[in-house]
Amino acid sequence: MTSKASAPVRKRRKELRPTELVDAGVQVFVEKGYAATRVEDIAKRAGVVKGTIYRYFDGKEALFREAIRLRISPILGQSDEIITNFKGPADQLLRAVIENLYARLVMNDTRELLRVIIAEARRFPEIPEFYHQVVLSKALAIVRKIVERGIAQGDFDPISAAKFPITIVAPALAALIWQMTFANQEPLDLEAYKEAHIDLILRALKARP
Amino acid sequence: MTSKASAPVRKRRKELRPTELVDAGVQVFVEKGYAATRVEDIAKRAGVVKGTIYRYFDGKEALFREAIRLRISPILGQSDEIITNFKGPADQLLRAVIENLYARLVMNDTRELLRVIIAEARRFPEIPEFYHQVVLSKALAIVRKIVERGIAQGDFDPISAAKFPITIVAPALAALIWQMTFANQEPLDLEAYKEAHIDLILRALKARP
Amino acid sequence: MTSKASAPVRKRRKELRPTELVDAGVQVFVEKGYAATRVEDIAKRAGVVKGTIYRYFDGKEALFREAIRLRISPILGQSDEIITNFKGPADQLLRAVIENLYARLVMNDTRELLRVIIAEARRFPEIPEFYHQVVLSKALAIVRKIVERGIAQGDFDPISAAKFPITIVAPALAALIWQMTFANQEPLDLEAYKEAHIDLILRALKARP
Amino acid sequence: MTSKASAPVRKRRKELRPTELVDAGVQVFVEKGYAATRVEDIAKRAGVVKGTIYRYFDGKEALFREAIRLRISPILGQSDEIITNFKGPADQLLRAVIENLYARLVMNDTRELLRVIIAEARRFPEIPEFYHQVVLSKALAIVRKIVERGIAQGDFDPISAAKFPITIVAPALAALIWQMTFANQEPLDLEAYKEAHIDLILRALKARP
DNA sequence: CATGAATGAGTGTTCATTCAT
DNA sequence: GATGAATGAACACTCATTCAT
Repeated sequence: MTSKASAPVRKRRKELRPTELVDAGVQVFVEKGYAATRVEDIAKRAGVVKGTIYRYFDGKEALFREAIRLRISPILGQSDEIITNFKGPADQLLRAVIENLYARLVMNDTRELLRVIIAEARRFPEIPEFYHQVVLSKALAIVRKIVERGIAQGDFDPISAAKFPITIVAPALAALIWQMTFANQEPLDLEAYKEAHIDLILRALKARP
Repeated sequence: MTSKASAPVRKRRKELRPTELVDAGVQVFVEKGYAATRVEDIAKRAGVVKGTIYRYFDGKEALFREAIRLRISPILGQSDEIITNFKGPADQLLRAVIENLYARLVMNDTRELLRVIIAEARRFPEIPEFYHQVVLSKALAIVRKIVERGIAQGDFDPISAAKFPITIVAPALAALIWQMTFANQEPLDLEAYKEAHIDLILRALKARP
Repeated sequence: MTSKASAPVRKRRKELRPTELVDAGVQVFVEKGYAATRVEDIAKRAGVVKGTIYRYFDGKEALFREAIRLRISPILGQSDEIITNFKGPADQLLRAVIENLYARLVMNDTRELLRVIIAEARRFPEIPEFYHQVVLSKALAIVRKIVERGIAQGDFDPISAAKFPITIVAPALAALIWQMTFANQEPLDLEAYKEAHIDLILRALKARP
Repeated sequence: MTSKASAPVRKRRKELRPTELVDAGVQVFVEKGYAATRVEDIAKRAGVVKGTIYRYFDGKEALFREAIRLRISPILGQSDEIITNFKGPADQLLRAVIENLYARLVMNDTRELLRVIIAEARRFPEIPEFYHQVVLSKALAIVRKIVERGIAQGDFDPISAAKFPITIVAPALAALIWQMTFANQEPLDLEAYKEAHIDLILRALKARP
């Protein structure tokens, strides 16, 4: 009955379907935004037919929610342990963490994910909440811990920014926003930018005699 | 028969009309995003009927473009002259400029404008372009000028971040994004944050013996 | 207050308005058909404003009806008397009448009027009725009278087409339709066509020994 | 709950669907004209909902074009061969062809098709072009061939109308227009009319001693 | 299970008509 | 009397969702 002979099209396992749908979903949602994405676009990109999506998801909204969450979850690895176990000067650790941030958030293709999170924050307030909980609060907690430890160790001065870890990583966030919104007008040299960022932060933090 | 109390229904000045529509437009677009906004919503908020909008704008897209542009244009005042004429230590000037930034961008209600610019950057690429041209490039040029002057005067050290003014203002941008996206989870004390930002930047920049 | 100084725009007499509106109306209706014509098009062509039309006509339909009728009325002149008074061979008279037909209907710019009469016959059945009454029945009556007189005088044979004057003038009607519908594909040489028409008819009618 | 009696609502063959829509389309378009036809009218007549039409056609215009073309195509059969193979006096053949014309164009219900072709010639100029190419030019070529052959055989005199086959068939076209536009005022006895037409033409053509 | 034809509510846009100035 | 801003009903078209096969 099935016409396409040995093409891998038909042999997908049913358990795999949702992953493909989620992947296709994130891609299109990130490209066009929630409202401008048609369910059929996602279906086409996943190589299935519109109706199929409704076998696995309750609808467009449900697919959106699940797709975004699934993409957010693995962003941060198990950075925590690395940090906890690290013994050494705080500036080296902070540098490593910031570089990790650029690698995972800014120079990565999940960068565009933030666009959709920002764009749809009003309609889907649970998504920024989830992103905060799973990515941001953890990343910021790590930064805070490092800075505090650095201060305790005497590596860093106890500056007020220590209470606002966002200020420490802000240049990375700014680069992220910039690249996805204004890169056409004035693209950043991300490598040099990153170094400038780290240098700026360490100069501000490092303890002075 | 006439239900609406004292509304001067038909006699509103035609010169005022476009402004009213643009105002209503920005409000709703910023609230819901481009696609989720119905022309009728805008009309309702402006107190007219749907059809009226089409007397003044070629359609939803045109209204969006014009509304956003009109809101972007006046964001920056004539900050330039202030800076040029300022005689004094660079750190005081930089502090003033950053505080200005918070007042104009972060603590202001045009803050939410950036959401829609980010969200619709793909569909309306001219809008980030315009925002860059009218707001960002100017603001960053000012920052760059101050930093360079500070270095020339010996107030600041010639750090690499001088080539990336974005890093200098990044905490403000980060605060902006944060407030409009994650304020529900973890709101910022903007005043303290601003001080931490300025302190951080000045510590990094200030010349050391 | 009136800005345009001596332009003849403002000095139109009110009695003249309707004529201008009717003229503009027929032009646009004939060009685009009833439904595709916007009242504003007519107003623009007449050099007035949309609302003005409603001072003189009850609406688009009323304007259409009156405009078409006013254009139909003068199509036929006082051909009747000419015919009644004509003394001479029937073939000369018939030739004269057919030539008149071409001059008044086919080669004239009121030719396009028939398009709109045909097109809107269902929606405005009184218009073909009026056209029939004012133009066609009279024209056909004249043809019939001439043919009958020719038969009575022995100039023509009593052929069956004498009972269907339409057949006598049909080539003119066919030319009219053709020119307004298929001229782009295969335009007619109307002068030669007319001669062929007259020759055909007279050969069929002329009495044979 | 289900109100419609035995309607096999969802299971209609997809191959049949376009034909049904086209049929419904021609009916309504011919009845009301292009602009006055609502897509919903067509849908209703076809027994589907509005949206369904857009699965098969790009829109109202596309449906119109395709519907009209599909109705025009089969109007002329394979009349050509009949004529080519006919051996006999030209007048008999011409009579047969003219009778065929009445049967196919004038007395048929596709007669009303011409109304819409004439009415919308300006907006859809390709349609008269198509009608000319598929129906008229062929029909006229046949008539011309017969007349020329008749002249060559000595059956007909070489009259000038031989160069304008339209004049030969014009009474049929006139009858068509008449019936669809003025039948209410003065209906034609089409059978007698047809005989008068044929008689007229043959009298004009037949060779005289 | 997958399909894709069909549905129908919803939205952008047009335009005849009205009416305060 | 003329204007043109405003109205609101109507219509083309879209698309999330359903469901018979």
